[in-house]
Amino acid sequence: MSNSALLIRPTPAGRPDRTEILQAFRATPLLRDLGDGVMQRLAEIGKIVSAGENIELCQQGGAADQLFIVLDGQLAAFSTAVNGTTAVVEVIHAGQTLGLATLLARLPRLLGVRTVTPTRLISLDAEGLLALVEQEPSLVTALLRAQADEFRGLVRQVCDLKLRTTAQRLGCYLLALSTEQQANTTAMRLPFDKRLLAARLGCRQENLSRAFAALRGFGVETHGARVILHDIAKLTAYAEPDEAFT
Amino acid sequence: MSNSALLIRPTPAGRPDRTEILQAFRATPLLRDLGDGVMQRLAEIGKIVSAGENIELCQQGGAADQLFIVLDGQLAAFSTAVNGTTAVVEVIHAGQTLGLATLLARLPRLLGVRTVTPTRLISLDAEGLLALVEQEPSLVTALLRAQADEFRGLVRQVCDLKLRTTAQRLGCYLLALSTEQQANTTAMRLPFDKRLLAARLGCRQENLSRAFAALRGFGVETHGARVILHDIAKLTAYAEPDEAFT
DNA sequence: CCGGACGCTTGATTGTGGTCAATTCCTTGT
DNA sequence: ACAAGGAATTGACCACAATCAAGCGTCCGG
Repeated sequence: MSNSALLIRPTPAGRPDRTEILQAFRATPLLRDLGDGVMQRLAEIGKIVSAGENIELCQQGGAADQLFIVLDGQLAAFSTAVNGTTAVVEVIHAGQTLGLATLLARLPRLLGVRTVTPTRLISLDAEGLLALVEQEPSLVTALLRAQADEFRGLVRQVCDLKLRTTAQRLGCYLLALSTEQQANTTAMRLPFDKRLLAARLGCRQENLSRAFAALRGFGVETHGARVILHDIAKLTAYAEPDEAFT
Repeated sequence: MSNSALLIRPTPAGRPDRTEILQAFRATPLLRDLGDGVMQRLAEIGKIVSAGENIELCQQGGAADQLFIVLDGQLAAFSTAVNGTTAVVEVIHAGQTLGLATLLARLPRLLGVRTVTPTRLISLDAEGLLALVEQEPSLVTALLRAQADEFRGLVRQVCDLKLRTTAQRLGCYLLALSTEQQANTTAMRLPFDKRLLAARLGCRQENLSRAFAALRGFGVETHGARVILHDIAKLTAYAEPDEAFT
């Protein structure tokens, strides 16, 4: 199950990655627009962390003592029920944050987080961040925005689960993917494993397979992770995505 | 379908409810701890609004030009798919906010909102609020907390939908209800309609009925809206709520 | 007191997704 | 190139929930 299990290792030299952090901040949409002063102070409470694949970064029920910002790689946020089955709530990509709500609520984590691919992230100390928040309105605006976006993502997901079948959810997912990659490309590549995709969509691997089969009738062609949408209109009519799915 | 369709009516006199608003702020957990200065300025951008039952306050796809804080009554936040079926994402009670994420993201609303019972709310002007946020760190902290709590509620719901059956979801709901009313009372009253409860739990009325029937075997007794939990331990073992479901 | 409306329950049937098992396909290492 | 292991697909079967259709109970107005 777990392969190359490199433990979490902060970048070797404790000090000299300050400039690397600042550079990473500038490349992160969430923080891009902050002033130099805030950035500087943020960098002081941050460190860069890397992890191999399939490493558990956060534990369900644990305390949130840090905020992560993903630089590259992918992570899965999941919940494990007492009977052992697990559900993936979100797949987290570069540029997104991780643990913001838990940190702000100062409550135990609802979700565990595991790396899917090798990953680099910025880890910001919770105490330091909360202190900064008190003083820097611009930082707060950024966090509120990030929170709001994540929130809306979850609202969509709840609607999806309550209103659509698995095949429709998959259709919506593919449509969203096609618009977010290059403007309305019809050929694209699944960003991760089908097993993980199934978990994210809320079904089993086998049913995802059947869903793909069902979508073939609506112009969806698949070769492994390569997917081509031949008839966006027909797929849209079937999957019934929200009108404005931006 | 729609009965006593009183339109939204702001309280008659435009000015004199300033003190009523301040009083309401003090009674709202979210705002209770704010300083007098912020309160005063908040009151200036707020007005009190009442609506009868079954009135649509917000429209799906509409702009979020105000933040609501519920004083009393209940509302349902719902999404309607193009085929006409609707899902209730949240039932909103006194003390909760409404539209925060949408307002912060400055995007169209994902959810419509309709009153379930007659309702009184504070409406805060979006522009004014965003301006205040820039200046008042303490206000921002309050909003971040509110956002974080709502967020966690949705995370729970997603896990619920992906990991549990309808009967288990109902069991978790009843358990949560029993702890939040008076400390571990076993007798309680459903706060709303079974039809609405079904929508909130993500099933049809008929299946909610069957779920209640199934829970009878785990010590759940029902007479209309009155519910008694005779064996919390057994119910907990069946429904498998998250260990810390606070 | 009766009739009707509405909320809730129950039954029968169908469809969607889960489970288990077998097979094919693809990747990877020797 | 070949074998081995894992991922993806397919089929058979079962469980849960949606749907359609009565049936029951209560509350209200006549």
